[in-house]
Amino acid sequence: MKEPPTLSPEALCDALDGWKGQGFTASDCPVRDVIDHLGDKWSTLLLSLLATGPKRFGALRRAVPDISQRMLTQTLRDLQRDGLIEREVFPTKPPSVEYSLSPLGVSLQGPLNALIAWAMDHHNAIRAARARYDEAEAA
Amino acid sequence: MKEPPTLSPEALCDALDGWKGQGFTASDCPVRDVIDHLGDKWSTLLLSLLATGPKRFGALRRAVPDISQRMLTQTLRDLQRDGLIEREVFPTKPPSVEYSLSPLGVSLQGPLNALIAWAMDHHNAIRAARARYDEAEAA
DNA sequence: CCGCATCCATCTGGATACTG
DNA sequence: CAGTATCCAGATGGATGCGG
Repeated sequence: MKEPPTLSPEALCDALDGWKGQGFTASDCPVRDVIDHLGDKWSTLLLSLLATGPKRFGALRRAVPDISQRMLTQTLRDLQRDGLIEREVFPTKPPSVEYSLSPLGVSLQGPLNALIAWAMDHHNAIRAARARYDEAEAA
Repeated sequence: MKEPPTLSPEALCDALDGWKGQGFTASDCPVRDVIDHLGDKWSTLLLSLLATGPKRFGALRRAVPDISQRMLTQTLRDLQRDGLIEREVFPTKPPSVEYSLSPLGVSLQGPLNALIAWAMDHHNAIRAARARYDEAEAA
């Protein structure tokens, strides 16, 4: 590779052209379709947790103390609907439910972890930039 | 590499431990801090557009027909505050303003494009999964 | 041309209480 | 234990009009 800091022009144009309204609306744009969900406040966190192995509902709840039951259920449902995680019910006496990454979900881990790694690497730079900006604005 | 579908356990645990409330709140968690912004409905799109070269305000507006002026300004401000883009004002007769990717913004392109590529690759699979889920639910 | 301010509709997400 | 239902506050985001 030379040094393409950007997506191949064609691919990007495809996405953007479509997105510009030629019958390829926002919800049909692959990029937005995925990124929007990742912005879901809990999705990436749950995905990362499940990447460490299958987990039961209660285990997830405990691992993420400040998620509400409502949001946990809802986010898991959305991830399941997108085929990123799988849900298995065990008919034990008090029924238990286990969630795990699907193959599709596993395949997302690569790109996702790249992003997470970037975030950790550059977090300080971002915070510094914000501090600079806010200070400049105060003046 | 063996086949680490997950972030290094240590790194993930760092992020999650901190996030679990030990003085490393949600807004201080590097992962959420970045991902949340990318979920901003327009951020990734603008970042991708600017990756193709500097653009003026009006050019961005035209390139993204269905963004409101308000959201365009606001998103650009947020990106600028995070140090991902730079803003330069040219004192021409009707003043013009040019936005461009900062070095930090350029460094984000790699991980971001990996994600975009994944989205395009697996978009069909996701849509299929949704269709399956919705159909199963209708029953 | 660029951006801000205001007003207003919608969506997101949390607290709580209740069911199988 | 896992999930649903209801209610409600706050954030998000669009439309419009004004200002430099």
